[in-house]
Amino acid sequence: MVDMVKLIDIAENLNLSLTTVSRALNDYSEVSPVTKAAVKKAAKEMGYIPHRMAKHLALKKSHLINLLYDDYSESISYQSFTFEVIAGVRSFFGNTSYDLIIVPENTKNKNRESLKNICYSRGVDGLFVLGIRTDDSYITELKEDFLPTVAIDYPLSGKRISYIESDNIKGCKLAINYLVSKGHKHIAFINGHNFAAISQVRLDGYKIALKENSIPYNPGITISSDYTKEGGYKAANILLKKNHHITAIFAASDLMAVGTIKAINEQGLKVPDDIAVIGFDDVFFAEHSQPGLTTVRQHKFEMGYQGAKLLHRIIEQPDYIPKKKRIDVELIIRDSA
Amino acid sequence: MVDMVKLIDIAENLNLSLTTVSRALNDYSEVSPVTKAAVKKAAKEMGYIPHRMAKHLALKKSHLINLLYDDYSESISYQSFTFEVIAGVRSFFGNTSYDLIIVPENTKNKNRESLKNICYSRGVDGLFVLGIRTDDSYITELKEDFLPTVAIDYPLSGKRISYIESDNIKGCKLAINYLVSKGHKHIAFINGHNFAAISQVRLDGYKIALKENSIPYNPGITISSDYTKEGGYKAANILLKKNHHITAIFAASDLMAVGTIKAINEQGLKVPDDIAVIGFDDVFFAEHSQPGLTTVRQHKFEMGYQGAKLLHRIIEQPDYIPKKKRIDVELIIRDSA
DNA sequence: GGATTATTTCAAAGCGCTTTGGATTTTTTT
DNA sequence: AAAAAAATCCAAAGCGCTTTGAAATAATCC
Repeated sequence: MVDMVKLIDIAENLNLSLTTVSRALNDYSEVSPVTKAAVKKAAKEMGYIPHRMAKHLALKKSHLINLLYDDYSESISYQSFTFEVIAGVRSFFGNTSYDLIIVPENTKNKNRESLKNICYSRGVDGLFVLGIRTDDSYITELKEDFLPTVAIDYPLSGKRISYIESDNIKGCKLAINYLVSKGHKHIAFINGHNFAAISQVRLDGYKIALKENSIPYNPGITISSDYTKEGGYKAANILLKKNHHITAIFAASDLMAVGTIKAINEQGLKVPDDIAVIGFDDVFFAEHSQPGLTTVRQHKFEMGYQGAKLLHRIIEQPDYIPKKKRIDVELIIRDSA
Repeated sequence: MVDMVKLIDIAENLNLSLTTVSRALNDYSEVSPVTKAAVKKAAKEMGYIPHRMAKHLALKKSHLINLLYDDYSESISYQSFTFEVIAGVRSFFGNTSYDLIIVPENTKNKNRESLKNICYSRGVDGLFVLGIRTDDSYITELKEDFLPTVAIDYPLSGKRISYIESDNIKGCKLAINYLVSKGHKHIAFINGHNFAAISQVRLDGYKIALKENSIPYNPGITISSDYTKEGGYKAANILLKKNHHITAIFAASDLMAVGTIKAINEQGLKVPDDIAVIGFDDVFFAEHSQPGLTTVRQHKFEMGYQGAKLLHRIIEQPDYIPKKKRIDVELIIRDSA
């Protein structure tokens, strides 16, 4: 790294003290407007670039957000979701002085460092958690409320921790109501695995929606699987074999919906004519799948943006009592239902 | 942040000097094995967590890699690519002591901070550049070779800068050769916009491949557009109107290929029977599009991994002369050609 | 056994910044 | 014009770590 100009340099240059220079640049009232201007001018001319780390050491504030997410390759489906949420996070923090830091640990690494260690040693000011599983060992630490934290899709509440979720219940209602309006009565549900906090919520949503439509809940046509295409494929095959007069399938993710459609087609049946399918997420390819996937859209960017906003507030206002934030969803009607 | 135990605490606790404690923990030979053990034991018991920032201030080394990428929402296609490359980067650095830092600046922000400022003020040790456009104002700075840098898909060479690229030429050859082997002679090319460095390379690859098959290059059936689905759609429509006896279209991205297929279908033509289509990238949905997209697969994760490895080497071995690295591609044969 | 060398420890300075507590100068008050 | 208040400025300490240069102790040599 090149030899950079520092505060002391511009102090000597101007025959001022280090203190004054620092204060001038930080717009303290104790320094007169004239010297303030002089300092700023000199700083610019000399190409002064403040050294964040030094600043943070002194202030005990890093302006760093630990962005915790996993990119385990199995569930590629999640990529698009994750990426868009992160885009939202970036977008919000782009207007602040915070940076994001990614500590490349792997969830699957059994003897990874503790979350607290990771955060403390880096002095991060906040933690943004994305797509954490209910069986992740970090969960215990998260619940300790040890650092301002916002999670996506994982319920977390405390003095300085909170979370963002889509309005999953509404999403389920939208899907089921739509199917019912099309005359469907036997609506199966393919849920994701039990290690995602949202799985339970979506199951609840499914039940509630059925109830509101006076359709009895039939556990026999609800099935849990992976959030992947293969998961949907397998689950759909099981459902189709059982053959409970199913005329529609609601899948808890678009990927599963795609797998479901594949299974249906292989049975010589047609979507949506024989069996209607609705997904969840509205990931990018939902539009491009054949037939176009009718699905519940989550506003991923918005989730990230609002999550970041919430986290920022928790950090900057120590007395702020955080509440969870729910992001609206909408039904995107295409051709699969 | 909680009051953390620091070196001086464990020094006092053990009646040792700060120096010795520091050296013990860093395994210096100057400290005897017994005290070393004692110090380490005490450190563990007292819950000592080293303060990275302080360390970095002292060492003038941050162990931070600036991860520079853009998530401009227009080109969602790029998301999958970007995400997977980043996964590769993460994976490599997961085995080192480096973290990744994202400075949430936006390319489109006209008066954003200079790249040098951003990097210097954060004291990052290296820069990983992803998907930068040829008209980006940062390009000038990058070429100055001011920091260890590795870019993806943008040619950069110097004492401490280099880049990673897919073997685009080979990719084009694979695609064209395959089409020729299927009897195609009139193969159109839909290229991406001119602000991506790879666009030129892929055009070259297309020409070379044609030549090798003794097919004259016809500029009339080569067309540039956006890397998006709409870009492909528009370009394909133009091509189809001209009607140059085209029997195959090679698109420089999967997204464009999808748009191309849409345009073809709208003309009442069938893929691959009337017109064959080959894409580039093998993004996630290529498999799910209808018909399944035959495409040139880029090993995105590997690009990230190798890029990270290269960058790491440039950083740690100051005398190392970096060379670009080319990552192999392969043709994924599905149903569209 | 005294001189030499190796081993182990430490006090202090430094990384680049902020902040405390005073000192100095200028302005206001009576 | 002297006293009080306000405005500017500064030296020094501190953030938590590493490293230099020297001192104290232990081990080796002839």
